[in-house]
Amino acid sequence: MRRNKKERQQMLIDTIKENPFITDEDLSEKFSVSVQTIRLDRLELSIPELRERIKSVAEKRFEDEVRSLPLEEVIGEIIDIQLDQSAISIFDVKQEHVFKRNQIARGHHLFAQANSLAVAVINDELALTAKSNIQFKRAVKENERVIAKARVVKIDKENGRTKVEVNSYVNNELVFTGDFAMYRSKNS
Amino acid sequence: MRRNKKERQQMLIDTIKENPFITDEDLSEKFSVSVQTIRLDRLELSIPELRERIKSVAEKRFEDEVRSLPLEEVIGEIIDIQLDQSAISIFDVKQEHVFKRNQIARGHHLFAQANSLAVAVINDELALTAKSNIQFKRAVKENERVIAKARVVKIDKENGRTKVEVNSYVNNELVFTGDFAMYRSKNS
DNA sequence: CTACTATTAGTACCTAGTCATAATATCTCG
DNA sequence: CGAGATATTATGACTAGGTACTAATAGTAG
Repeated sequence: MRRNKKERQQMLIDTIKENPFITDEDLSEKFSVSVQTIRLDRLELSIPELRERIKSVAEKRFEDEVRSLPLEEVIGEIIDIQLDQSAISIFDVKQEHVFKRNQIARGHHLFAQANSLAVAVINDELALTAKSNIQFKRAVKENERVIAKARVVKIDKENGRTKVEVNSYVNNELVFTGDFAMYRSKNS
Repeated sequence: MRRNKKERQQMLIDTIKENPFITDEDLSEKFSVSVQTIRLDRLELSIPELRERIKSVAEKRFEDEVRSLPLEEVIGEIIDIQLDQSAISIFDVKQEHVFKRNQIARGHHLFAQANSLAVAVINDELALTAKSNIQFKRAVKENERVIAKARVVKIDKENGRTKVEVNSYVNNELVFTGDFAMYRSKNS
């Protein structure tokens, strides 16, 4: 049952990683050593005490929830627009837009930029997205600036549909492309 | 500064809900009453002590089998998930999600819910959207609750693609449908 | 044997509480 | 106004799960 120090400490790390909710006393029983030894081990390994461990787990969860920020009204800044023709917007990818794990922008932000641009370019009180076909050409990273260009391809006055094509670029490289079938209820 | 009991207790509930990491002492200062009063209040309201609160937050996080990605990165609340099979999330459409003019939800929010659900259902460290084909079946209004159901249709291990189908409903009425081609980089 | 490491033991102290009891303060009703 | 109820505060004993420090003991290598 009893191993040498190194072995025990490695197991200690693993055990705590797997179950951070274990007390020193339980650990001491598990490894058949005294509580003091466990505490010395934790000290050497810089493993905080139970309560601090629990707290940090809780904090992580809490931060995560708090950070899920709502999407803004319009995503990206519109810098040029010709109603019913074309429009351009820029969107700077910041920390809150990316997956923490790999700093890649979440798809829905790129979609949101393109979609809001497609809505904006339509010269009407009320424009809604009916259908859309999109492709993410390459991953966009934190701190990159995405330039979306929308172009109205076809206006069908009969059924109130407008087709908009949006291409988004980072440094002239295509990162996103989408076709949007927009619906306009009132006449313009 | 000092309110009556009921008012204080209601504020206590809100304060703790917003920040479960607050101690009785801090609360007593905040409400200008003694620590004992706070403790009586907690007793009456059945609010557990700080450590227990922290612990339960931590446990919830730990129990979450949504290991594929932290909750933060999800729009809508995931209420059920079978990794690599199916998942369900709910999203309440609030004021900040709709066009002011007509109280209709902006498309990108529905897309975001569906897209993050598609990401979440994939049992992998890293899931990205490659392509997507979507349709908005009917407009969703403020205060409606959207239930998105994702289903993994096909996993192609060869090229790391996974096809996910998402249908979103309001009161059993289909409001959104989308096919997502997801890309997973690492092996599962 | 000595030096050194590893382990164990023991004490005082800490935080953020619980539980129980008692003393005030404040409000309300007749 | 005063009695009784309700609300608030104070006090003390006790708890878990520790930290920090000192000291003693066991085993082992040179």
